[in-house]
Amino acid sequence: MNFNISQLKYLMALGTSRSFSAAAEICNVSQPALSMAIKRLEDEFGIQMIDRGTSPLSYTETGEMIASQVKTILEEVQALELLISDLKNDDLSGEIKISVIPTLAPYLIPLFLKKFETKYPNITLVIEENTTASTVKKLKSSELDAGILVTPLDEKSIVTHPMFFEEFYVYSHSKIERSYVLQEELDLNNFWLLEEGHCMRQQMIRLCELRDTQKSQLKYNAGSIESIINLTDTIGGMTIIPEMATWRLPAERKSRVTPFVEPSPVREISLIHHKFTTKSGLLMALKGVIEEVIPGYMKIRENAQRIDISPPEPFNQN
Amino acid sequence: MNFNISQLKYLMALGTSRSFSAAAEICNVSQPALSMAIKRLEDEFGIQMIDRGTSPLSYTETGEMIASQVKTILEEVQALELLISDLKNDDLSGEIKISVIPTLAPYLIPLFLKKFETKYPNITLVIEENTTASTVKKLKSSELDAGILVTPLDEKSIVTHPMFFEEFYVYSHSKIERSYVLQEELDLNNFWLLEEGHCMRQQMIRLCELRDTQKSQLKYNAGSIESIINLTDTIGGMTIIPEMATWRLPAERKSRVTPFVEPSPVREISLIHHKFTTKSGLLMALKGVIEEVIPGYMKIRENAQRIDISPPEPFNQN
DNA sequence: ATAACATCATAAACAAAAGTTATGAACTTT
DNA sequence: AAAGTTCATAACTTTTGTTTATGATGTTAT
Repeated sequence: MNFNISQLKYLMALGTSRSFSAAAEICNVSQPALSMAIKRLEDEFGIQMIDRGTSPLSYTETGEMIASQVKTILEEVQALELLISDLKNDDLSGEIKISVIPTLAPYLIPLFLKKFETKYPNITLVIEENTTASTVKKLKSSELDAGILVTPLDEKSIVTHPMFFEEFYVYSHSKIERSYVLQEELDLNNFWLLEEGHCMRQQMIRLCELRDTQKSQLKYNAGSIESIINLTDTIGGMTIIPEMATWRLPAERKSRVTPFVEPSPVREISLIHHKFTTKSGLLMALKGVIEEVIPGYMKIRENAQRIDISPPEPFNQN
Repeated sequence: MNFNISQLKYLMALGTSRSFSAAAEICNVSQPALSMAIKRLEDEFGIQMIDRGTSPLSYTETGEMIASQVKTILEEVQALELLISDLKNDDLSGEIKISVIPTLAPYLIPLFLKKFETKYPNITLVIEENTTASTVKKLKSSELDAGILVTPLDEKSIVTHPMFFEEFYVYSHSKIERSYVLQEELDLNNFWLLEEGHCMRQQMIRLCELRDTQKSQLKYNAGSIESIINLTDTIGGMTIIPEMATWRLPAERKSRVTPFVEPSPVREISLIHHKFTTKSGLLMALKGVIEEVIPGYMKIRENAQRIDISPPEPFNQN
């Protein structure tokens, strides 16, 4: 396929002005230039998109479908241009409000905070904990500048920058004798889950290949990774914890952490922000620092099994 | 801004191969061609995106942010190419499963069904009623081919084709003497709402400038437009109904329908489908027929007040 | 250390593309 | 039927993009 962005812009202008000469004026080119560009586009696509028989002219039915997709392309192009003009404004000072999901915050934040403050003393960092749902909501309403959470998200107005992958491990009451655990081996009758609202709960369920409706099989619900570790210790059973939660465990507890067999399940952690943020420079600085403190092996996952999160029930509309 | 799609592709190839010569090979151009194209792009953007000092080379921090947005542009471009190859496959036969929201279905479907079956006898149309939430869900899981509902949606993998605007009217127990109603005049203590789950409920609340938390003020909840009309008739009070619901009312009931003052509140009705649908041709046919049966004045709303629906609480993740 | 190699940048020449002006055909308007 | 629009076509120019050839810089191997 061979076409360029100008041609797409011409096509849009044609849709709004409904006249070749008027569209040419809008685009600051001569009428024949636009005429020929559209013709080339139609030839290239092999589809007639403009109905020249009506007055004023109009898209054909197929043309309309194409125009619709072209529009979203140009919106993304515009977002790029905005991003660029924003990045060139390289004054690295100001305030950024970010949100981190609860199952990540206590382990990730101490890792980068000091380094960030040293490297960028003029950036004020305000951090809060939020679920994915309310992070997205607050990004859209500009209450927040960025979020650090599990992706992918499939939100049109949100931009995702993947940063690293975090492996899942099994944490059990009694030490597991083998050095790897199969997913089938999870003892679902003695299994600790996070409470509703945590995206990691979704991932846990996905991992167990359980349906949400069968949750009666699962024991209680905890509010944080620390809690499910404690519950497992005192009451028994097993649970799943993310890699970074294992790092600061004392040796005795660490001995009861077991990896999964390859390909190990991982979650993708990303920095996200609104497409029309005006703080790209600052966010880029933040992302840079986080990537500096994260060990390199967490950045590549070739044959890992990425656990996506699918919305259990989207929002409340009809 | 002046750049083209090839340049963007080169930038992506450079990111994956991390070498100018290898990237050139991938893109089937000579190494100098790619080198210069990237240089032009960097000049155009005024930003150095490639760090040529590392080995293998890498994006700069800013370059990475740009690459991320470039990637989504190219994904949209690819979606366009898919759409085109799909549209050229113009065999108008097969089955399409669509979903219509309950507050629209009983009025819209009878309008176009017969005409569609006559015009496209080889297309089997399967229609069901669903809320917005489950329509989107089913589109993503390919249980449905398309949906007809209120937009905008802000879903990345969903394509929206606006079809028409539908005005809202006030329906009241006793005849309103003036010919127009101000939004402030709505009697909120005697107001009928649809039950939770209907997107029109959101719009009604928006219209009343009420918060969801104040719903105790509002009387009961009904499951369909027919119900709220009946409730209003028998018990009293007032409610809001969409234009198409007024069309088939008997004269006596019609006399109790009053428009809002300009700019009148409207809802935008669109045909939506998954970005990677393989039935664009059939859906285009459907959209064409619907637009034929919808009166022209419903297709343009210059100075109307569009009532958007904002997700009360997105999905359940953290 | 230095020869051999690999990688990227630059330059000159060429090819393709996209634009401009000039003009004419088809269709509206009056 | 004359005047005015609107779009398409043609001839020509400008701009952009590509190739080949070559040189600079840095890396690897002996």
